Amino acid sequence: MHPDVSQKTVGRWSLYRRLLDALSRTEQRYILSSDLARRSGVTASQARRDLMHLEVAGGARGYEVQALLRAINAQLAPAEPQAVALIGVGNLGRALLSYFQGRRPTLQLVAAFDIDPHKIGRVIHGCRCYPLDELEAILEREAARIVILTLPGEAVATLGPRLIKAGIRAVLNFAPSHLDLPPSIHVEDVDITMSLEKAAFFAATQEQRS
Amino acid sequence: MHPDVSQKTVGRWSLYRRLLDALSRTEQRYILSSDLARRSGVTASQARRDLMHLEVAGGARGYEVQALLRAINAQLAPAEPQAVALIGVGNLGRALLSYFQGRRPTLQLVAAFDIDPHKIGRVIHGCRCYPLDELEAILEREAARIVILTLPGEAVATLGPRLIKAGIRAVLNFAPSHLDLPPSIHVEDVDITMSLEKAAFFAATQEQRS
DNA sequence: TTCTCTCTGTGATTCAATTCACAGGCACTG
DNA sequence: CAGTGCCTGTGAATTGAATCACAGAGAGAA
Ligand SMILES: NC(=O)c1ccc[n+]([C@@H]2O[C@H](COP(=O)([O-])OP(=O)(O)OC[C@H]3O[C@@H](n4cnc5c(N)ncnc54)[C@H](O)[C@@H]3O)[C@@H](O)[C@H]2O)c1
Ligand SMILES: NC(=O)c1ccc[n+]([C@@H]2O[C@H](COP(=O)([O-])OP(=O)(O)OC[C@H]3O[C@@H](n4cnc5c(N)ncnc54)[C@H](O)[C@@H]3O)[C@@H](O)[C@H]2O)c1
Repeated sequence: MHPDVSQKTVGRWSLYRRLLDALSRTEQRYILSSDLARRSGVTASQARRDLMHLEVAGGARGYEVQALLRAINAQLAPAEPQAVALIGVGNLGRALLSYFQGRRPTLQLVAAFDIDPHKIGRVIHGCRCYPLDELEAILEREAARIVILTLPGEAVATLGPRLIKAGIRAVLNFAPSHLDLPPSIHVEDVDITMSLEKAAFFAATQEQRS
Repeated sequence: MHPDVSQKTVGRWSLYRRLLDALSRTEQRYILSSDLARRSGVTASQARRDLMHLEVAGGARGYEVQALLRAINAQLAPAEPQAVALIGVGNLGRALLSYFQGRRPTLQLVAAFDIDPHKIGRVIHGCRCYPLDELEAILEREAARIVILTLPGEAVATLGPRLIKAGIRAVLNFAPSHLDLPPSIHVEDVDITMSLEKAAFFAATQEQRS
């Protein structure tokens, strides 16, 4: 695979895929980089750069939608489905469970974990909730290499070493705590509070910014 | 105010504030840039650069926690509270309402909007839900300049012009659709699906990356 | 077929953000 | 009250990403 693809490019592939997916259910057979770009909110040359890394040739009518979609899927979705686990079945965790359950066939939410006895043992949005103690055992059994963290920030700190031992490869972290993991594990932080505060900051300073 | 503060820096201020806030409730009076950095997952020189823009002098024992906290608050939290509205009271919207209700006194969730008759009129996590038709009227009444979008992607497209008319200054958008707004309105996109797909991509490529 | 027009693919360039590296200063030590 | 060591503040250098700009190619017109 291409070793020289930037993280940002991977993110935009996901974006393009969403559009192409919608397009592929319409009559439209071709799409111009400039269209794709405008509809994704990026510049045309950036879109072309991103598509460059996929080995799809565009022509004078643009890119063939199906071919692009296949190429991006080949990058983003590996041949066999990936198992995902979620830790912390609170308000946010449940929203995610409900949203992702069955939406992406290549990303399967196979297990949830919590410490709350009321939640343990229940099946929430089609996903069984286990006690946190069984984390390692069940991650191994389900071959889950990706975890979503939606538990309180304080609780996250102690989790690092356990995730390493369990052989986790990537983490999607919603908790506002820095996870100290080796660089071989990819950490994607989604800090909603920070995003809202950024929005508030720029709302307050009347000057326009990009 | 400083016109030359990068968006990324603003984001990290929010991060530092969270740590300082916790510290300010302990005995610790001073903090080193290197500590702050390690605990936020950034480098020490980056932290120093970010703090440079605040006008707080650090000494040989580091920075005074209270002084830093005050300086960051002065930047992030304007004198009077900012009103925030939320559109789309679904699973994610409710999680956000519950989380932010009363957490930041300077950010008040004053109104929610939906088109579902079952939700309209109810008070959800302390926030009244109005019909979407009344959007402009109520945003004006409450002087809300910030909106959170947690409605389906297709519905977002039609919303742009209404947000402009309503005098919105910043948007926190969870829907996977590009919002085309003038640059005077700050748009903060939080694309959870994209983040998960990025995580999955890097989990699948065994090579280690930062 | 030939001519023209527009779009892609990409080297070169610009722009932004991060890191380096060190001068200057404060705190602690003896 | 020097002397030492670590920490800050910040220009300079570096890295990385986005943009520019243009050569080359395919599509359609006549
Ligand atoms: N909900 C939001 O809108 C929102 C916004 C910003 C940030 N966050 C962050 O996302 C995380 C989750 O938020 P939430 O609103 O869902 O919280 P929540 O309180 O609703 O849920 C937290 C869940 O984690 C469980 N839990 C607590 N300690 C645990 C542990 N050690 N191991 C496993 N499970 C444990 C709790 O039992 C609960 O079910 C928090 O870190 C929060 O700061 C959430
Ligand atoms: N929940 C998640 O975990 C998650 C993950 C990724 C992306 N998202 C995105 O976040 C958004 C919300 O997700 P959700 O899970 O809360 O969805 P949801 O279906 O639970 O809620 C959507 C809400 O929006 C309301 N709505 C629909 N059309 C509307 C309109 N025109 N005006 C106002 N309200 C309208 C619906 O009545 C419903 O209450 C979606 O765009 C989704 O793609 C959510």
